[in-house]
Amino acid sequence: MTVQRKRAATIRDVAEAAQVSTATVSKFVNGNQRFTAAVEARISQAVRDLGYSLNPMARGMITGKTGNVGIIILDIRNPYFTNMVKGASRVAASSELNLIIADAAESTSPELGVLQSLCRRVDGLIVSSRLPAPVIKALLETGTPVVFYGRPSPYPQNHNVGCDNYAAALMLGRHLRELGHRRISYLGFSGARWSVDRGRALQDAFKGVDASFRMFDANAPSAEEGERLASTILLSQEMDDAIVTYNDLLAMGVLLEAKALGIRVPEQVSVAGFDNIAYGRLVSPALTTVDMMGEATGELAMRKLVGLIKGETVPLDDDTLQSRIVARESTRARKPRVND
Amino acid sequence: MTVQRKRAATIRDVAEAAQVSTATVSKFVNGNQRFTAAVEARISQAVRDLGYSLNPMARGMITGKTGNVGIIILDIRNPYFTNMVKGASRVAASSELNLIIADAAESTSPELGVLQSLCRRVDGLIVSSRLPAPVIKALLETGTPVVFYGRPSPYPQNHNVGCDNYAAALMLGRHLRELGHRRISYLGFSGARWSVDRGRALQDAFKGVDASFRMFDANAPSAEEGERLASTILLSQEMDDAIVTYNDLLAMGVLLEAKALGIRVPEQVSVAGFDNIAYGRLVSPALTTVDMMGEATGELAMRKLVGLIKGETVPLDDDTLQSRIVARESTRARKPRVND
DNA sequence: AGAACCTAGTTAAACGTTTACCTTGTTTCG
DNA sequence: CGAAACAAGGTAAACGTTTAACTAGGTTCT
Repeated sequence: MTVQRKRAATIRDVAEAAQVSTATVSKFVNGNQRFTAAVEARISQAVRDLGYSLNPMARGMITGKTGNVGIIILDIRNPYFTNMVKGASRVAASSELNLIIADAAESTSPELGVLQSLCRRVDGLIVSSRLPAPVIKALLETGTPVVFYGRPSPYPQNHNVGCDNYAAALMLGRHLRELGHRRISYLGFSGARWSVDRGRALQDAFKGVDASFRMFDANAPSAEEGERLASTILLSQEMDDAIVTYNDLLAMGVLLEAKALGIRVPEQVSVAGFDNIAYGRLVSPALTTVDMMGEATGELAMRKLVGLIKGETVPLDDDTLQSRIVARESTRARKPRVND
Repeated sequence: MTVQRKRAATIRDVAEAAQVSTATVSKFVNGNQRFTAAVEARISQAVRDLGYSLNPMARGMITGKTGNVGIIILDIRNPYFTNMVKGASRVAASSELNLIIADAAESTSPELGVLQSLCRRVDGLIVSSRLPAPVIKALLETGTPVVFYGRPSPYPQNHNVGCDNYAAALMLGRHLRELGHRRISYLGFSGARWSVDRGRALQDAFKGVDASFRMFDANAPSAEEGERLASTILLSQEMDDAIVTYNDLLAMGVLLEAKALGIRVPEQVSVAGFDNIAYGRLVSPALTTVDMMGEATGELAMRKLVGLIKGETVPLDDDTLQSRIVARESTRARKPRVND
């Protein structure tokens, strides 16, 4: 037993009711021809009477377009991605494209088959650069328009949008340097390609001064994981001047655990993250971060994708957004210590 | 100039290469027949050689299925919905359905046209009950399987899943009552249908004791709006014992503004919300809330929808999830005051 | 006035599958 | 051993659009 959906009116039903050919109806609903008043009236009447709306699949067979775009994200619960999706969704809607969201977290690396099947259901794809190289290769070979997010990117010959991670981290590093910090821990997340860029830039920001670094690696970019690792970082040797994390979620976890341990932020240690998610402002101390322009990234990515789908020539080089440091309460100038 | 996508291999190409008919290939890829070893080998070889993957639109024309399901949410940035989507996404993926997300926030009430167009692109829909009644009516008339979320629901004859809002708020009300609170403010959000159920239950929880209530209404269920209204609530008369908000986001805004005003939570006033979003645990004081089971709701909703799509008989009455109070630091027993 | 061009509309093929209905050969069984 | 049942595979119609090519009548130009 299959579900019983009312048989919807087809273009033929409309054509018959309006006493014209299906071609005429087709042109009418696609709005690419002028009609005599009489014909126009008959068709639009028939459309209304029958509640006609065209079958996107039948159209798709001819035009080769699905009317859908896909976006592959790592975890829909991460507010950074949520912001991206928001931006992307807005421009997709304005282009009358539906947004298919594939949460890659389910299958850590989505099987090729699934991805290929997705490809056939969309006119274009926005993709995290985290996918394994062979998968990316197969994806590009399908000819599906793809925009990657995250810069710098390993796919320079393709479209990439986002803030420059190196530049962003450099900015944050300088901020901490100016505050007088010299002992820095970076809690990265090697599951994300951008993490190493951020770590490297952070170190580079301290070139010329005598600074020390420690690197840690999280298993997930989540607050829970930040909490779990915070005590290791906070208690493992003489205290850091500052802890920088791969993202705000990790930083918020660190903040929470620091509080549990009785370590005061920013008095004893500064903490900062990346992304500028909305919740960073609500915790205390309010989190210093770098705004990675999630929503604008999503918008730009989708705008480019729409361009590609329409076959416009989309330039490859206008796609780096400016990040912006958001200094709040969790970072502060280093106080001289007894052993200084 | 249109974008140039490689012409993908069709079932006919495969049939030719394998020297069988298209029907045979079709049966092969759909796995509903046995084959001789020779034929099977030839077909699977051809499929691999040509990189064949079937065209979902062509299939959809025949089967009437799109392979997509839609979910209409109010705002993808709200973590409650994000959790829902996560749950829904998981079961959709396991049923090999793609998830189309329509963020209704863009067009506050989505036009009927877009919705109808969406209907034709999906096999079923999960929908917020917030849509205007005529829209709902038109939606149901299309015959598209629909599952609503949020209970109690104005569509009892349809499928609805979620926690019982009345029961949940009753639970929270009793919690506050046991803590000795008697002067309560409720910051609702009339844009959401469930808000009134929560407000009513809250009052009912204090039946039999002498309690006073004030009601406020937010323009949006956001932290910013909570902040904006907090001072009005906090300073407008002698202080409340407790402030309950429509959701956690509003509560977190209230928390932030209270801090700015120098009002201490929970010492001077208790604050609680609904939803149990992940961030409530990270703010300080950690937020007391009621877990409305977003993820489980999403899972259940999608499970029901999948059942409906498959034509199974899905019972109407197994769809209320149990909510759960999460008492944290933002609520505390009322201290006697000087004028008591 | 005749040629050339529009304009409003029609015809029919094509898109890539699935599926009901055949066909043919093989097995089972009384 | 003959009939019935089954298994493996083929034939061709159908799904609901779009669109290239065409028609016929009207308008504009020279």
